[in-house]
Parts: sequence; structure tokens; C-alpha cells
Amino acid sequence: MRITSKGEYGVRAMLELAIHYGQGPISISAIAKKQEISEHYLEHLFASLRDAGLITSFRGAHGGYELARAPEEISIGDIIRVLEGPIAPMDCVAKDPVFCTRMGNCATRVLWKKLQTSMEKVLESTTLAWLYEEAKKFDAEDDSLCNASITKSNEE
Amino acid sequence: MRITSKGEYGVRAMLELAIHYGQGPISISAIAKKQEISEHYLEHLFASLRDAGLITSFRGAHGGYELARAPEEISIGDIIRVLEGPIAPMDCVAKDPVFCTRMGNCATRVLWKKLQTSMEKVLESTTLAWLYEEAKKFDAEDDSLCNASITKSNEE
DNA sequence: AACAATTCCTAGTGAAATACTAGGAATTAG
DNA sequence: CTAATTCCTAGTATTTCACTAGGAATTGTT
Repeated sequence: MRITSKGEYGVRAMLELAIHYGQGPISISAIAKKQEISEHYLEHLFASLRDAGLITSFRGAHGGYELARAPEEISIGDIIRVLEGPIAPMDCVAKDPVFCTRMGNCATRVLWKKLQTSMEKVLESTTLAWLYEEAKKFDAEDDSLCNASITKSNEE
Repeated sequence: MRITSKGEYGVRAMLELAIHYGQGPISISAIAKKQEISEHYLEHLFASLRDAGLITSFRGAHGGYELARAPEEISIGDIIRVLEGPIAPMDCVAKDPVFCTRMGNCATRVLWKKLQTSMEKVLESTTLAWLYEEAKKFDAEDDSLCNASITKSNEE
């Protein structure tokens, strides 16, 4: 019942894009550095997110990535579904369910469906915008302590 | 975000024990046959469940396994925790959390905690007794469906 | 005592997934 | 032209998954 590093890194990287939303593209290397993720690995994840239409890429010098939609319009579920597959504890309760001989006669399936629904509810109702607001809270706490880890500045 | 066959088989087998609760031990071979699970594999799962105190074993002829507690007293969470590990999408939000440098300054952790809580709520509140009641409903449906399909096929 | 049915235990294994790494081609701003 | 970037294909070490194998120990029955 674990999210893998794909989902973890993907969400962290997408949060970074949400923070810089509307300020032009940012490069993989910048995100990878800030979030301590392997550059090459993040490249793969971004390829999937791009193919899924969640982010837009710009090639060449001063290129990079930006969110394809506003942070309010991208749920964590959107990201997880691309990087981890359907949100479902079992294939038989996925949106496009895999057939199982028990299907119509399975008490455990009712259980997995309950679990699937509760998971989906959380992941669909949580957006990048919400996550950004949470991050700002932490940022404010940090400011009072020492330095900010999340800045909206155009450092280059 | 998937439950593996360990959790799936484990819950199905435990349901079988719940169905026979109070009627003496049943053997692995009987459960494996009924639930279409590899006998040897189920043996491993039952070893874990026994070590965790969820089931009791009886060796020798006419031996087998039975629930260590009443079906009302065993939650699906109890089973999953034994066979799949802590109920948590990320190690940093498990009950005995793995340390992470971000820990106190991580917006995504708040998200994973929300997800963890909702998953745990479902799995803790669902017991084997509940699952057994669900199974009985299907049994009742099957009876009426079976009769209906017999008469239908006779007509056709 | 012999036997059959069962759990118990240790070890092994092929396939798939995970979490990357490597290297270079294509593109674009300055 | 050059430096910075994405894009693409391939490879790889490690871990996990889902079993399988084989026999020792235990216990009810005859």
C-alpha cells in the first residue's frame, strides 16, 4: 500500500511547478536540485506527465516545463494516476476494472471498493493549489526561524 | 497503490475462517481449495498471521487453523498490517514513521497523512464479522439468481 | 506400532518492478 | 556558433513478488 518514488517525486516536482506558475518555464535541473531528485530520473517522470497533458515543455536554451493548467485545476489524483496507474487497491475496483471470475459474488470486492472510494476522494479533492497553500504555511514558519525554502524569485 | 496477493489471499482466507468460526479448526488445503489459492503459499501467509496472534494452529491429523478472536474483534487492518506492513502510503506517515529530513517542513507529508488517515479509517472500521455479513448477502442473491437462470435456461 | 493427515520450517527461483544511469540527438536563445 | 535545454532509447543493479520444493515434527485413528 505504498506510493513509489515516482509518485512521491512527481508530486514534489509538480508542487515546484505550481509555485512558479505564470512565471515562465523552469528547467528539470532546477527542480531536481531544489527537490533533491535525480535529474535523469525526473526527466522520465516529466515525459509521462507531458504525454498525459499535465505539463507543457519548451525545448532549447531557456526552455523548461510549466503546468498545462492552473494549480486549482490539477489534482494529486491526476498526477498519481499518470505515474502510479489507476487509484485502486485492487484491479477489480479500478475505473476500468480487470475482470475476475468472482466479480459479481465477492464480499471482499465490496471492501476494496470502500477503500478505493476513500482513497480517490482524498486524492481528487486535493489540488496543487491546496498543496501550495500548505507549503506557504511551512514557509512562514521557517521565515520566523531562519530562511525560506520556497521563494517566488526569478533566480538564475 | 495496490494490495498484493498476500493481502488479497490473506483476507479471503481469514473470511473463510470467520465463516467456520466456533466449528473447530479447518485445514489449509480446504481453504486453499475453496479460495483457489496455492496451498504452499497460503501456508506462509498463515505462519505470519499465527505469529501475529490473529489465528491459532493445531498440528497433526484433524488439525488446522481457527481465528484467535471473534470475527468482530479482527479488523481488515489487523490482517493487512501483518501481511503488507504498516498502513501508510509513505513511510514518513506510518505509525512508527521513518525519519525524513523534510519531516517538519513538508507540505506533501500533510497530503500523505490525509490519505493515510482515510485508508486506516476504512480498514480499521471493517471487521471480519462485517465481511461475513456481506458474504451472506451474496449467498442469498446467488440462490435466487441460480433458480432464475435454471428456469430461464429450461425455457430457452 | 503403523499410518495418514496435518502443521512447521528452511531454502530456492523465475519474473517483474523499482529506481535509477548512460549517452547522445534535436532544438532554441543569445 | 555555442551553451542550455528537452527528447529518446537503452541498459542495469537491486528488490519484491508469487510462488515451489522437500522434508521434519506432531497428532488422531486403526
